[in-house]
Amino acid sequence: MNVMNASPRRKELTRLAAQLFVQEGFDRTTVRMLAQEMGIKSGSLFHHFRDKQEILAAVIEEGTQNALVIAREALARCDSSPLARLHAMARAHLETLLTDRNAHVVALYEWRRLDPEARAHLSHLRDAYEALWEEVIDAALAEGVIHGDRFLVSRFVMGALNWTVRWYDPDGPRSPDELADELVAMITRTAPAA
Amino acid sequence: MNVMNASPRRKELTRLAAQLFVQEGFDRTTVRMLAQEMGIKSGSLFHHFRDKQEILAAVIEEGTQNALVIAREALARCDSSPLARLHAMARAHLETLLTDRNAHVVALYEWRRLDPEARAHLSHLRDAYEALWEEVIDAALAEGVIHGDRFLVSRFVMGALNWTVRWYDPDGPRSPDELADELVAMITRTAPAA
DNA sequence: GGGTCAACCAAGCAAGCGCTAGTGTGACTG
DNA sequence: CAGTCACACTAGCGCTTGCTTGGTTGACCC
Repeated sequence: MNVMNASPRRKELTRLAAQLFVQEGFDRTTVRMLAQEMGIKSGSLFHHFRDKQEILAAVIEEGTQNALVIAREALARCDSSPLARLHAMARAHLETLLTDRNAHVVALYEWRRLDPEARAHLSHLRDAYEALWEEVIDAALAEGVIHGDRFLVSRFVMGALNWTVRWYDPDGPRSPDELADELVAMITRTAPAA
Repeated sequence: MNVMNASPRRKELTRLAAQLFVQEGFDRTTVRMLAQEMGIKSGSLFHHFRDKQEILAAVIEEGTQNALVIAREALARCDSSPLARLHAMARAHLETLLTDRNAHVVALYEWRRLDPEARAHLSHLRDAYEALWEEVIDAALAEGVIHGDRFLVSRFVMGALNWTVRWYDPDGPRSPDELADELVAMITRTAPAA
């Protein structure tokens, strides 16, 4: 058994688990597959994690934590113009989503598999992240950079961005930043890119 | 055993399966759960479907087929103005997504669980549907109703729309049509709604 | 140099899984 | 009224699942 510590070993295992969860999905990933990927036997897994659920929670927590940090840094780094902040936020979102991809795909698509306690705990993290978005969107609305219903706009934008993990090809011609800029251009009525 | 017919019994079973797949996810839905929901024993299930995979394929085929029909009707019903067609398509998409919700959530989130043959077969259906979208978006781009990269715009729009299944509350204040109109307004640079 | 501790292993249990085999119906059909 | 058919049942096989148990190893510590 083990406390909920963040030993380096555990961090590494979490990273590997994220990869497998993305490849196979949480339910199809067996503890034996996880163990093999980690170079240990299945029983040893339960020294690091109480049960399979806890591995999932660790993956999602890690990913969301990172997203928060990156978004906050990006916001801190840019001036207070609503348009600039919108750009920064979109870029940060895609950067996280497409570089630290695994953890985020898991967070987006395996959320339902969390047990109620883990979900409650992680909800707070997610809410904190979404609060950043709403703040930026509120400012953009207030200044007339974008228009529409506050709630709907943020949902639509999040949808468009999160959906990228389903089709984006990192080896393709477009960088995450280009994607972000194109999306912002699409909704801000400024002159089109290109 | 059974051929790939579309007996009414099978259709009803497919509908029930869709509901369970949404509630529990494909992997967590056991054949015994399916059978119980259908009021039969688990063995009897395999009279209607060759295996569990085939149930999934049936659910997705049904849903995509419906989406195609609804979208085509909606397009046929409206004039040839690109903006009108954009509205019609968005409305149709959300109507399908939010009324025939179960089948579509399965199609969106359990696609990976299909075996290669089923996936190949259903890809054609999906491509046909997406072709409708690209056609409408091309026309809107050509007429300057929207701006940006053809590929990116359609992906972003699909993302925003498909994401609705994760937050939309049918008992809430907004109708699917309002959602569709708000999204179109957001990307078309016309005067904002409300 | 005995004690501690994280990390790992071998072995396996109980439960649940998808699916099969063989059989029994009652409703149509020639 | 024999034959066929869709539909359902009982019973269970063979396998995989998450997880447990009891024990071993090697690095560090006073």
